[in-house]
Amino acid sequence: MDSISAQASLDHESRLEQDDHHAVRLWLRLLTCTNLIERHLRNRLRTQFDITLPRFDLMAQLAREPKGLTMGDLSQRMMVSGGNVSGIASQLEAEGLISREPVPGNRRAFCVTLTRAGQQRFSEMAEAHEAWVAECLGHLSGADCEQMMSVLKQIKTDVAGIES
Amino acid sequence: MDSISAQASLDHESRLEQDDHHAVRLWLRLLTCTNLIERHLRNRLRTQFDITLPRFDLMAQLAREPKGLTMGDLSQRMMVSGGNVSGIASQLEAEGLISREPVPGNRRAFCVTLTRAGQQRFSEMAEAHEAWVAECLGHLSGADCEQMMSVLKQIKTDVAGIES
DNA sequence: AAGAAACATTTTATGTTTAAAATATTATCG
DNA sequence: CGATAATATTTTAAACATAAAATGTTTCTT
Repeated sequence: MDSISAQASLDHESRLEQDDHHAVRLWLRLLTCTNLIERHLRNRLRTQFDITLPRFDLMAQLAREPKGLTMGDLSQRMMVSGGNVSGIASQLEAEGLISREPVPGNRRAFCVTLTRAGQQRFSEMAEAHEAWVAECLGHLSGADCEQMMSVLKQIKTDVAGIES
Repeated sequence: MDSISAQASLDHESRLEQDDHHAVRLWLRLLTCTNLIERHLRNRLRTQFDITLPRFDLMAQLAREPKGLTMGDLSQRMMVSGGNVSGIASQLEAEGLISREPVPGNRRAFCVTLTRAGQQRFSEMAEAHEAWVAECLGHLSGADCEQMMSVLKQIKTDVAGIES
């Protein structure tokens, strides 16, 4: 390798390394930001409604589907393991916020829905939750918001395409 | 309230609600994205180096500070509870990757450093980690990357200013 | 119809994370 | 000096998360 192509190669490598560093810096900031907001919301849900984020999350999924969801649906939408959903649902059921009823045509599955008390409780929480999120992210301009949405969507498909 | 100002008020409210919805949508996408990447990195660290993300994180903090950090420093920089750091550090110490030594002038504190084996191990992992992150985020244009960095910085200060 | 495969869920074992209590050390103030 | 507050860490209890095993149900195949 002569000195010119050696130089070119070096430049190429150093630019790649630079890019990698930038990617790591962006990742760390992304992580910090998300954790900050997540912790904030978690704390507020705990202090003001005595509920955890996963439980709130499960109820939010049900609120969007008045007809109810199976445990498997919930697992998939919440992107957590089935055993996890099982435990969280047990607690919510014990508190009377959701109900688990057998599906007529399929004795394997359960249909999970919000009880009336659950709907009531959730709508209060959802309103507060939305305001808290707006406190965190509402100061962005519309353009920034759209830009973020589109970049994040791109990232999402990039990562999904990696297929670990 | 007459009909005109009632109308104005309604519009105002509905625009606010719209903004709140946008904020929530952005938040959910942010969360999904971060979780996706985090899970990806977690899996790779586990399968290829048999280490967890928190342990890697602790070692990364130490790698930046060759003079060592106290448990409290680590807790603060990693933004997790002290008890958490305590547990993670115990495991890493048992594996011989870090060492905990008493600080001469302060019998309360411990100075935690990477052992030689820890430094060696970490440098291998860091290289791989950087490449994995670049896989996830490296496809963004320089402009997108900078834009994201600046918006996230803004969000960080917004959230920090809320003081739950 | 019988056996095998796929599906839906729960249970179990293990590990992570947090908040809060407990322990021990250092600093401060009257 | 001695009580109190602040600091640094560990321990404990509860919630959460996953993977893997167990259970029961449905579907497919021959």
